[in-house]
Amino acid sequence: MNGVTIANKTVGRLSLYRRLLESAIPSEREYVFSHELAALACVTPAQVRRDFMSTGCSGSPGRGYRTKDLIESTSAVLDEPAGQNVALVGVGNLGRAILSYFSGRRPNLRITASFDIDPQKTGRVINGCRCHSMSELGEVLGRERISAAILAVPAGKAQDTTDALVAAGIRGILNYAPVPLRVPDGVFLEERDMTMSLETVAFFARKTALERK
Amino acid sequence: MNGVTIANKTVGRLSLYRRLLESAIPSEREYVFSHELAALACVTPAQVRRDFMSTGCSGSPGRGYRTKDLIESTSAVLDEPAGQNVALVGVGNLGRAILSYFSGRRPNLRITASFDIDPQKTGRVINGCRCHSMSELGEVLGRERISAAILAVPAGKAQDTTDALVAAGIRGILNYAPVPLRVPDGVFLEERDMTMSLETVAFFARKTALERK
DNA sequence: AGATGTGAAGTAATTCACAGCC
DNA sequence: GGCTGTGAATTACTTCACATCT
Repeated sequence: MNGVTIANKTVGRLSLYRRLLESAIPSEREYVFSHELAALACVTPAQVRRDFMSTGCSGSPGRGYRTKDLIESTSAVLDEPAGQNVALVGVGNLGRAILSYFSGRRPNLRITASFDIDPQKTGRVINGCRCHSMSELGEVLGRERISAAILAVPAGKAQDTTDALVAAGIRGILNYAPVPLRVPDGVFLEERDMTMSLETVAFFARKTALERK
Repeated sequence: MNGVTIANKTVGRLSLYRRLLESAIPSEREYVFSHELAALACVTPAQVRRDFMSTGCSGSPGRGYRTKDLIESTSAVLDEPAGQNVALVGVGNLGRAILSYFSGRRPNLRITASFDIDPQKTGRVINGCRCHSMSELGEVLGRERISAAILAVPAGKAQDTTDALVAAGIRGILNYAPVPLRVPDGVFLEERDMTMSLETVAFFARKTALERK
């Protein structure tokens, strides 16, 4: 690694700060305080300052951070200058919702290819994204220089699909399938099992309700 | 609080272990080892043992854990004996995908009510779930004893909707809207912003690719 | 006065490592 | 010998608190 390593969670928050700077801060505002961003992002001001420390961006006491600097240095961290393409695997209900969710958000980070095993879907354009058959995986990922993928296939297909993705050179997977994935070292994995999330929320919803008897 | 408090992440994994025990372990297997569950869940054996410690379930050295005990003590932690109802707010593309994702999974934890502002949707049954107007929130949540909700509304509506949910007695929220939510103490919140997740994966997919130059 | 930048402290989550049991 | 249960160590993440700057 060459630069400073950035913590996992910091990267997600930087993405959030940037969106907030672009949408919730008037563009004529030249400076922002850490406590303003903190309020918008629902975190502490110290958290905001630490996060921006790791981007190398610094503010000035009494005046705050220059809005433009924040956006630029955050983008320098988050964005691949040439743009970065992402693949979606599994064009079912959830997959299509994900496609429509991301369509037309960041031009720099776009889902440019999708894959499915259903011959009814392959070859067609679904939600603005061409759907390929799984056999084209290697070819398309290579051609479009895709190194990150979103997985939204049924549980039973998840591990095989993952193995194929890794073999095709994928280095980061966002997993919405309801099974944990086994990936080799060097492949980044973010698990987003909705069942785990919902059961956790349901559990604490009951618990916190009990605590304040 | 009365019993042992259980860590946030442990709750999610218990949900996973239970599913694995029910689906990936043959029901005739009387005992399971922590390393077997660990392999299935892609965690360490020590993690599995610690997690079950907090359920009060213990195994025997050399033999492992009794499968039935694990399922029972995990369910005792996760399940409300009378069953627990959950609400979905926002029946757009993502909301409908979530409905179909959960329909017919756990009878004990079900989405029994949905809400939307679109009059085209309210009053109808969508994906097996009745859609109500937002004005019915308090009444329906009270009647169905709902204390947990999934939020899948657009960013601009998220905070107002949250405030209404909290006012109606909700104690746990699973948030898929792409903005952080402000909730009072005593309300459990799980943020699942897809943009943050995707940008994090995209970032590390690039980084780990670079590291092994 | 009211910010920032950051060492130090604190908290949460995970893994180590090993005594004790089967 | 191989596994469990768990104190201790480690790692990851967050917050405190305060010297410093404008």
